[in-house]
Amino acid sequence: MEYQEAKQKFISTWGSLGTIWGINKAMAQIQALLFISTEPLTTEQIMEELQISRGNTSMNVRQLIDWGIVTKELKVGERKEYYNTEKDVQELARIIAKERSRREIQPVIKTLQDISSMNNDGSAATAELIKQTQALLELAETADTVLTKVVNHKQNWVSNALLKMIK
Amino acid sequence: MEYQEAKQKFISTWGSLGTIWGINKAMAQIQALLFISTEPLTTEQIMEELQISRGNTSMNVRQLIDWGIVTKELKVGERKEYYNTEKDVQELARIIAKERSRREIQPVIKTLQDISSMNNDGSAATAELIKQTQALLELAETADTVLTKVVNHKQNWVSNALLKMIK
DNA sequence: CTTAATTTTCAAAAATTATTGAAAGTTTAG
DNA sequence: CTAAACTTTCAATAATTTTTGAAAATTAAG
Repeated sequence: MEYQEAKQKFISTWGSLGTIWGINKAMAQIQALLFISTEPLTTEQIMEELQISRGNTSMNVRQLIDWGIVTKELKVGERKEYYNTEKDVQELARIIAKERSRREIQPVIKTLQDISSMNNDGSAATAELIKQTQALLELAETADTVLTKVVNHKQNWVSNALLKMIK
Repeated sequence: MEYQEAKQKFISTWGSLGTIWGINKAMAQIQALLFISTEPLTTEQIMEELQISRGNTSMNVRQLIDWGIVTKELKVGERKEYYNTEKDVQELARIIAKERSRREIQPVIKTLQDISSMNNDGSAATAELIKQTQALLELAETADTVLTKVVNHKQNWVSNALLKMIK
């Protein structure tokens, strides 16, 4: 496989992977492009490479900046902005995990807590609802811990050793 | 909060959570409904409770069955099918993790492996692409292990030890 | 200040995804 | 077998999400 094909494949793979971490295709593709670029890119370059509009580029770059994944860089003597992404995959995973937790899991946990403290009218249906809500709440809390903490501790040798054991 | 409100909240929370585990809203809501129901439900009951069409119900129940999350039950002397879902949240998590790995992560890992074995033409751009692809591949493999193995082994002391360490 | 370069916004259009409902298909009872 | 009870299919429609592109806003240079 030659460079151009590999590059396209990388970008489109990452793009479809975007759904896994809950961001849209263009956003994921922009990030992918920056991730394998040897230097920061301008809006024009991103538009050209991905064949997307200016507005689309602007909005998605903005969101990536909001996520903390992309940063602006300025070159002396130039007006336009250059965009760069976090290149360390561990750090990237950490940011994504933290953001997903904050944006999606935390609100769910909050709602499940509200539900589990509902008025218990003594009916079987209510008992089941409370029971299942609490079970799910516990799972959500564990999942959240795994997501936000495990990713944070990649360099820990104990975690690594334990992971290798079960791999 | 009274039963009806709590139930609605549970179903809609789970419905929006559906995007996290990559299934559509109706599918997630049907599963949620079954999950808190004290007994298996028929197509009619699901349609009525969720206010969705027969076709929609049929298609999404089918998908849930394909995922291995919902099972058919037959009552003696009755023609219609009753649907039941896995009630154990741990088991549910296990099934979902396994399916997502199979459907989404495995194909990505395969593609990343293909890319990382691309022809190295010695350019800086190619070097960067290979380097980043390999880093991502390693992360994807670790994430997949955590997802499929750790979730599988809740009673496993290694997983428990890992969790306690970081919690 | 004025002007040109650049980015942002947002209504409209396009693309994608989900839902409906009626017809076709299947299954079981009699 | 036939008929009734039920489930599945799928083309049409609706809802949602994404993308566009041109106008407005912003920024910096002269």
